[in-house]
Amino acid sequence: MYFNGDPFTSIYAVRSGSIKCFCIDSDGREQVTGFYFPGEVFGWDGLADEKYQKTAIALETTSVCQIPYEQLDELGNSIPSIQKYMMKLISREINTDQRLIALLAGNSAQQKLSSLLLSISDRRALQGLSSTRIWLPMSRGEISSYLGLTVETVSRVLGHFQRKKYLSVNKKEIEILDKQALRDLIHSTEEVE
Amino acid sequence: MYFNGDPFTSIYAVRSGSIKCFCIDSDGREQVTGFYFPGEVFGWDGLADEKYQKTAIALETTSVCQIPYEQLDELGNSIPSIQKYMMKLISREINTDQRLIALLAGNSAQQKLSSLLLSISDRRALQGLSSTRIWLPMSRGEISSYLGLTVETVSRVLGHFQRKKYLSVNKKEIEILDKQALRDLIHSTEEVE
DNA sequence: CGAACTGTTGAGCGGACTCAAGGTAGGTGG
DNA sequence: CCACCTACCTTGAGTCCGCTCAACAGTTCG
Repeated sequence: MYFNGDPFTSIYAVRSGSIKCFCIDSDGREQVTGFYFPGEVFGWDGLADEKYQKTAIALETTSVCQIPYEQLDELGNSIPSIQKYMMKLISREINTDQRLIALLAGNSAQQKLSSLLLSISDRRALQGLSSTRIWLPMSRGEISSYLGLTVETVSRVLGHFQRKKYLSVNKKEIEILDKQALRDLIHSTEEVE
Repeated sequence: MYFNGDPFTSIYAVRSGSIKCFCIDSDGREQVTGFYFPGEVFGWDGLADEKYQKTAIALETTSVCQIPYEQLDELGNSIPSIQKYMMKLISREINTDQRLIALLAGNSAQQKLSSLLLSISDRRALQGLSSTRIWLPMSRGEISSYLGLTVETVSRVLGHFQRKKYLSVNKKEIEILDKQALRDLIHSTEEVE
């Protein structure tokens, strides 16, 4: 889609499929900063310095709607509500990021994974898809990078959830069996046995 | 300054002093999401849903410039470059947040603290203040929340840095003695003895 | 002075990481 | 079709970093 350093030209709305955004640390590790699903918009990272700060690639067969910023900008000049709407979109990205910050700081592996699964579940539901049967387009490695864990830990926690009958895991196909248990995990510092 | 849930009316530019933004988790813990120093702008979190998602308070005697969004918006309608500039400001906030995400995910306590100190150092330097003698307006607890650590760990790492002669620490007054050592710490996975 | 708060320091524990081995699936070429 | 390779995932054993619990020191303020 675009790469770190490319000149900023457009923002993108995911039409179908999914996108991951990531950057490469000084030590060469890939750091995933976000996953984007249909209806979600990405690419704002390029606005501040007129070049993209991250790399965005498709995780599966994906179609996006490219929205040239130039046009959007002109349109915004004539229709103020467009400008306003854009700003809200960006602000929403900030809120999403800061929720992730809160998640990364001071939550256990189980809580992190639980949050991610529920988030994906909710977002899939917004598209009218099942909120219990979900398909993870990203690899375990990408999940671990996003959540600040290792692949092994992600794998182990998924196994643990399965043993607890919270989930049924088949490769990238997940069925949420006990959504409340996952929610409880997030909202309590107590270990639920 | 403003509280979580307050209707969104304005953004703020720090004139002098410093600001912290935080939210309260479901379990009652305070999660710091950002520190803002002179020249920096905060308050965008309220834009998306027309009420602030976080609470912002001053860490010391602080003066801010309140910029009513209504006025800014009208101004933007007549002067497109204002709109553009605003969008850049928000985009910059996104980049800042995502750098924090990268920091929180997969960095050691030493790397996190090192990054924060260097960041504050750089930002203080932008105001023409010394980049080596810095004053931390926030408490250890606020630092630990921001970095996803505990107070004890923050204290210990500061002690460690002092023993290594990277820093001289006197309560909230920090002198950076070996900036390169701190930078090296961030950029290497290797333990530097 | 004593209370409350913040910060420092120590001992011990445990969760996530590291290292290592093995399993599974998809792709390629013989 | 099978052998082989590669990439991804899972599982196990052991280690270590950061957390927890706890005691104590320094400050502020009544």
